[in-house]
Amino acid sequence: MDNVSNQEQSIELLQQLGLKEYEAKSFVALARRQRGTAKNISETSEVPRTRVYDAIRVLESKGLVETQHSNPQVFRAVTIDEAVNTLKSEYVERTESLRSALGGLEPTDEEESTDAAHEVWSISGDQGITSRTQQLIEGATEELILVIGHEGIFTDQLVEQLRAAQERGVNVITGAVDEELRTEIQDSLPEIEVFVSGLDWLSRSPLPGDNTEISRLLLVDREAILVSSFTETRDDDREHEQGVFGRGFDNGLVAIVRRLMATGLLSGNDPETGEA
Amino acid sequence: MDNVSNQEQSIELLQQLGLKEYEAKSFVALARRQRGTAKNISETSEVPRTRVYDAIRVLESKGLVETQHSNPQVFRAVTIDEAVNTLKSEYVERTESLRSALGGLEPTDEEESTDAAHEVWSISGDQGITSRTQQLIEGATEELILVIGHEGIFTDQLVEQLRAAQERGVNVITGAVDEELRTEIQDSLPEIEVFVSGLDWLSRSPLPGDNTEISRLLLVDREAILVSSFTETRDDDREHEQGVFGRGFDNGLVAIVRRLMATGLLSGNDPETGEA
DNA sequence: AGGTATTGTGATTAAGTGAGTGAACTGCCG
DNA sequence: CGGCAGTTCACTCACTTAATCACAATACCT
Repeated sequence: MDNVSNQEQSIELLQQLGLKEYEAKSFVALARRQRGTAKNISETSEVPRTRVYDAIRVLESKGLVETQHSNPQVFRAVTIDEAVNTLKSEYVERTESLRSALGGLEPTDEEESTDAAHEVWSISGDQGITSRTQQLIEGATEELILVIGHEGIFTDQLVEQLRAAQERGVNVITGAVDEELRTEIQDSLPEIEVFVSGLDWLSRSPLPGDNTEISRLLLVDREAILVSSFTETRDDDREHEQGVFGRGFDNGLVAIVRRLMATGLLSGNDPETGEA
Repeated sequence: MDNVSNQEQSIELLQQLGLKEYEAKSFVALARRQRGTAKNISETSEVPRTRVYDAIRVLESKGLVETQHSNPQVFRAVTIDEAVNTLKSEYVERTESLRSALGGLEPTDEEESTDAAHEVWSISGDQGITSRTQQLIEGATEELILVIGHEGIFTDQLVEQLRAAQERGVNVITGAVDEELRTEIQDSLPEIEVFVSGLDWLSRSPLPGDNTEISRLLLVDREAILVSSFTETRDDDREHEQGVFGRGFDNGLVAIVRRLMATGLLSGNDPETGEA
């Protein structure tokens, strides 16, 4: 069972790393047995025997498989560590090439933009939101209020960033949607004030069909905010994190959140404005 | 000129990292200007305006772009470092997942193989060959003869491995195809014996149409060998390294190379068997 | 307010790639 | 020489992606 899932996951990961289906399946089949002929591979994977050869050739050129040109040909996979390191270094090299290529791009000469004071930007995907959160935390000088609505968000990295902010004199205040999460956070950050949000609608929406879940709420120096939530994508059932962030003291969104945060901080009673 | 190539290279690299053509082009266009509308992007890239939106959405979900939902929408790319790090960590994570997934595979229970004494395996691609070379060098216990036919092969990593072998008591002998390369190697490895191969046909083939170039020739403990060469692939004009390695004292290939190496070592006169 | 240009969404077609299948060729065996 | 396994090649089908178009929505101008 676990092995089955390991196998399938390996195949999926290999495909995400650029291999085709047949290539991935052939490699996994070969990795399981020390060596094998095309027939063997075709049996343990579900690759048509006649196409094993193509797949192996590609794998060989990527340094993942070696071939013995006997009759029948015998193939063998390199060790797992070798294979993984090969793939990894391939991609690391590509990203580094990309870094220098992008760095060498000439900017288009365009009139420089309007001031960024009243904008609201939307981002999506865990990656980008985490990155933007980090950037905002690092830019804080006075005050930093962060409400965590989902334990998956609360990473070691985040703990470090908050602690660093605290140490450079920023007034760090964190909140959680429920007591359980609050305790967990307080344990990790003993020197920082952690509260349970008084805003009831944060933890669960009062609207019936609404199954979004607030995951982060960040207010920096009372002039920049970030809000993100998990939404159930109906297509595939994976959750996807979406968010917005805005900047500027008089930015409408910022103003609202500032007010909201103050409400949640000052009292445990929830504002009547439960809906909308 | 250089900028043009940077741009094209960026696009190509982004595609190799899993982005589609439109996505890559849109990102590069956006990276060059701080911000832009769909129209702007469509102009500086060659992406049809109406398809920019799709591309941006994907980029956004990967954390590479942020969107301002005004009218017209304005997009902006995250910083280059942020983008590259995001992509990099995505792939590093995948490779690590792969490592554990592959590690958890159950081996198929198959009768264990015939002894590996007389086999010849072929490998291809710089990656795999370098890796196999390293493995062979690390496994040497008595003697190690290495002829380097191409300066690209002679890396710092290789120097380290040879030095390590030397220090654990292996008799390391290296050779080069010409005096220039010999000097370079000798400089890096003063404590190791470096000779110029007496085998003339190593550096250039006596056959007319043959533009392959020997790149490495390795003999380990007189019982394992590796030979590799660069071949001009006629399809695209990139060079591709191909090689074979074999094991077993009485393996035919090993025997031949052993003899050959001895010839090259003992004398500067080339054996009459220049061809074939 | 009406008309026009611009912006955004969706549908549709064309082209390319990869999965799946089978025929033909090779060499090996009796 | 015929049969058989191994290998290669050519082809079809399905799916993804590139490319174009039609139309709706919105802002802008007069």
